[in-house]
Amino acid sequence: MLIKHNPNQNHLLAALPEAVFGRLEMYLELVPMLLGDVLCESGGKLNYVYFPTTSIISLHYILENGGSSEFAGVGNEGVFGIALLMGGNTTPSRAIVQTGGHGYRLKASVLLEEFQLGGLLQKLMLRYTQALITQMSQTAVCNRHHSVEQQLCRWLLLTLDRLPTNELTMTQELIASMLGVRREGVTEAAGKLQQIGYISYRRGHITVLNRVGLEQQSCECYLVVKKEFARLLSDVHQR
Amino acid sequence: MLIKHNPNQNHLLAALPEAVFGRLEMYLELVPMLLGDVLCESGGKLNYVYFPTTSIISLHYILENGGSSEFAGVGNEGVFGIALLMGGNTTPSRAIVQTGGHGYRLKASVLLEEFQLGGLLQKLMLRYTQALITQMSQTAVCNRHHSVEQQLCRWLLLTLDRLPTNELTMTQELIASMLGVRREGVTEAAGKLQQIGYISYRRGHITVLNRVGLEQQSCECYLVVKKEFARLLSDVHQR
DNA sequence: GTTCTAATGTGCGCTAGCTAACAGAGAAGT
DNA sequence: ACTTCTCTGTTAGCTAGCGCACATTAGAAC
Repeated sequence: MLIKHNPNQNHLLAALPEAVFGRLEMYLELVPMLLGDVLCESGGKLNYVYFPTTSIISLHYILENGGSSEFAGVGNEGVFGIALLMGGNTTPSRAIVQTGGHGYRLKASVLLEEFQLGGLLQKLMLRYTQALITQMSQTAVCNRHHSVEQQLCRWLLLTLDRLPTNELTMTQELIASMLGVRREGVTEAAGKLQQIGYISYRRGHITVLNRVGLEQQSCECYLVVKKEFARLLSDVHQR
Repeated sequence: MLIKHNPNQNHLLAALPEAVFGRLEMYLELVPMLLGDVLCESGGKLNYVYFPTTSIISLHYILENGGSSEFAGVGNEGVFGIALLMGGNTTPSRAIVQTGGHGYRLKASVLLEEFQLGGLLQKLMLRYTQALITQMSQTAVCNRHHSVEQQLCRWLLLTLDRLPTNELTMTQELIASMLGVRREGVTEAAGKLQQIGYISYRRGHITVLNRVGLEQQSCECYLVVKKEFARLLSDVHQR
C-alpha cells in the first residue's frame, strides 16, 4: 500500500509562499506518528515542531491526582510546538498522538530562524497561535457549562474536520480521557447519538452518519472555534 | 488624594529596555479604568492595547444562553490586546474591568510597529502570550476537575497577586460570574473559608487573612500558572 | 475454532452544584 | 430615623455526572 505523502497536506505548510517553503523544504522530515506517541512530556524540551498531515495531536494537562483533560487539538490545519516560537521552549502540558498517521517535523532551530525573519511565516504562525488561543478559551468555557453529550458532539466534529473520512478510530475510553469525563459517561452519550442515528460505532470505530445532526446536538463552541479558524487563516495565500 | 502613577507599575512596561521604552513613552496614555468598563466586546475592534497598573482586566466568553466564564485575567503583570499582535484584530471574547484602577493604553498601530521591529518588545510580548496560554489551558482543566471552593481559592490568589493590598473589592455575585458558577455556590465556599479563618469579608470586600492557608486549600492550578509566569518572564531585564 | 483480552453496557448509590424562593442585614440616600 | 436597595445567608428539591461493581461481547491471538 503506497500512500503518497506531501507537505501540502498540512494547511500551514501549504500556505507558505514558494520562497519560504523552498528554504524549509530540505529540512522537512516525514515521520510516522503512532497512536499514543508522546511528542512532548510536561516540562520536556521541544526539539522539533510537528505539522500533522493525517495524524492528530492532542494537548493535555495531567493533574496530580491522575485526572486529565485535553484543552486543544492539532491536526492538518495546524502545528504543534508554538511554545518554541514564543520563547518558552517547553510547556506544563503533554502532547500525545490521538489519531495515528503521519506528519512532517522540522528542527526547532530551523523554524525559529525563519520565524525571526519576520516574514509571512511569522505572520502565519501568529495567526495560528491566536486560533489556538480561541480553541483553548472556548474549551475552558465549554468545560464549565455544557453537558457531556454536547461536548462529545463538539469533539467529534472538531476531530472529523481533521480527517479525510467520516470514520474515526477511537475507543470510548480514550475519548473519555480527552474530555476529562468517565468512560461510562461517554458510553451513555454515544449510545444516545447512535440511537437517534447520528453516529454508529463498534469497538474502537466511530462512523459519523449525520454531520448536520451532530452540529445541532453540539453546543455553540464547535462553530465558534471553526469560524474563528476560518476567519484567521482564510486570507493566507495557498500555493 | 494625589496618587503617583508610573508606567513602571506595569511589569511588562518596566521590563522594556530604555531605548524601546523611550520610543513608546510619548504615546502612553494614563487612563482610569472603572469597574465594569468593557474594553472590548466580543468581535469588537481593538484600537488600543492596555497595560494595567492598579486595575485588573478579565477575559470572558459570554454564551448564547447568557452564562459566562472567565478564562484569563490580566493585571499589572501583563497586557490586554495580544490579539492585535497576532494579527487577528479581534477575538470572540469580551474584556471587562474586574477591579477598578488605572492603566496605560497605547494606540494599536504604535505597539504593532514596535513589535514588527522584532526586538526585545517582540520577545517580551511573545513570552507573555505563552504565559497567557498556560493560564487559559489551566483554567480549562480546572473548570473540569476542581470544586468551586478550590477554584475560589485559586481565583483569590491570582487576583491578590495583582493587587498591592490583601483586600479586594468584589461582590460574591461578581466572583460567581467570573468563575461561571452560582452566586450561592460562592457564598457557601466563601463562608467556609471565613469559618476556618483564611479570609474575612463584608458586603463587597474580601480580606485575605491567611495566604498560605488559601494556597493549601487551592488546587494545584494556582501554582502551575504562577510558576509558569515566573519561569517565562523572570529573565526579562528590569530597568 | 477456542481462548482471552479489551471494549462496551448497565445498574446503584452518592455528591456537587443547580434552580428557585425568600429572609435578613449593611450601606446609602433623604 | 426611615426607606430603599443591594448584598449575603439559607432552605428545599432536583439533576448530571461520579465511583464502583460487574455483566456482556467483539475481535484479536493462538
